Amino acid sequence: MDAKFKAINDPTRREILHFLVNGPQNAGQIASQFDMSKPSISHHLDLLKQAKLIQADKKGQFIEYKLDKTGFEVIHAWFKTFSTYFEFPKPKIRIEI
Amino acid sequence: MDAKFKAINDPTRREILHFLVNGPQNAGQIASQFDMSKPSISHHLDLLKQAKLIQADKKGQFIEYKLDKTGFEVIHAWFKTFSTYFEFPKPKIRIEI
DNA sequence: TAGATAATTAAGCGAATGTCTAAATTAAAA
DNA sequence: TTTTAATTTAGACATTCGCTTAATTATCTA
Repeated sequence: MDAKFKAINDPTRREILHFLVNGPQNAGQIASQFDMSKPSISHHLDLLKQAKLIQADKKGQFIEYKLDKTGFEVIHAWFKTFSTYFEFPKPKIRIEI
Repeated sequence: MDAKFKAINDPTRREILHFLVNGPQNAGQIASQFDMSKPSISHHLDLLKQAKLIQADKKGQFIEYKLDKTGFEVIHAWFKTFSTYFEFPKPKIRIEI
C-alpha cells in the first residue's frame, strides 16, 4: 500500500506511467524521453515495479515494461472508500427505448 | 497536483482522511486519535489543506476540519487517464423494462 | 572468444520529509 | 483582566529521497 502511494508521488514516475498507456516500452526507450541518467530511470522503474504498477518482461538483451493492473486496482479501491462522502463525476449515459 | 500526491503519500494523513469520512472533527479530536504530538498533526492538516483535500472552518476557539471534494476530484481525474488501458471494476446495474 | 550494447547495482551527496520540544497566537472562562 | 485551553508557528534533528558517476551483470554479434 505504502509502496504504491510512494510510487505515484514522484512526477517522473507518473510521467513514465503515462508513456506506457501507449503501449509497452523497454528501459532504454523510456530513459531516452527524459533528461536524466539511465540509472535514475532504472531506479524509478524498480519502484514502480515493486508497487505493481508496471510489469517487466525480459526480452533477450532488453527489458520491456508495461502497465500492471494489479497496483492500479488497489489504489482505485482505496479511492472508492471516499465515495460514500461524495460522488465523483460519472460519464453520462443515455438509454433509448 | 504535486501537493495532492504528496499529501496522500503519508499513512498518517491518509488515516486522517478516513476519520473525516465519518464527519467533521476539530484539530484536537483528530490529534487525540494518534500517538503523536499535536504540532505534528497540525502540520499534517496543513499539508492536506494545501492539497485541497480538507477544508478548515474556524469555530471560535476550535478549528473544524472536513473533507474537500476539490482535491479528490483532481486525483480522480488523473486516475481516469488510465482507464483507456484497463477498465476498473464497476458496480453492476440492472435495467428492467 | 572478445568486444559492444542494455540495463542494473553500488556508493555518495544535497534537498526534502516527518517528528519533536518550545514559543507564540487566539479565544474562552474565571 | 488574568488565566486557561486550542491550535499553530518556529527551530532543530534524524531519516528518506532523487540524483549523479562508476562499476557490474547479462546478452548479442563479429
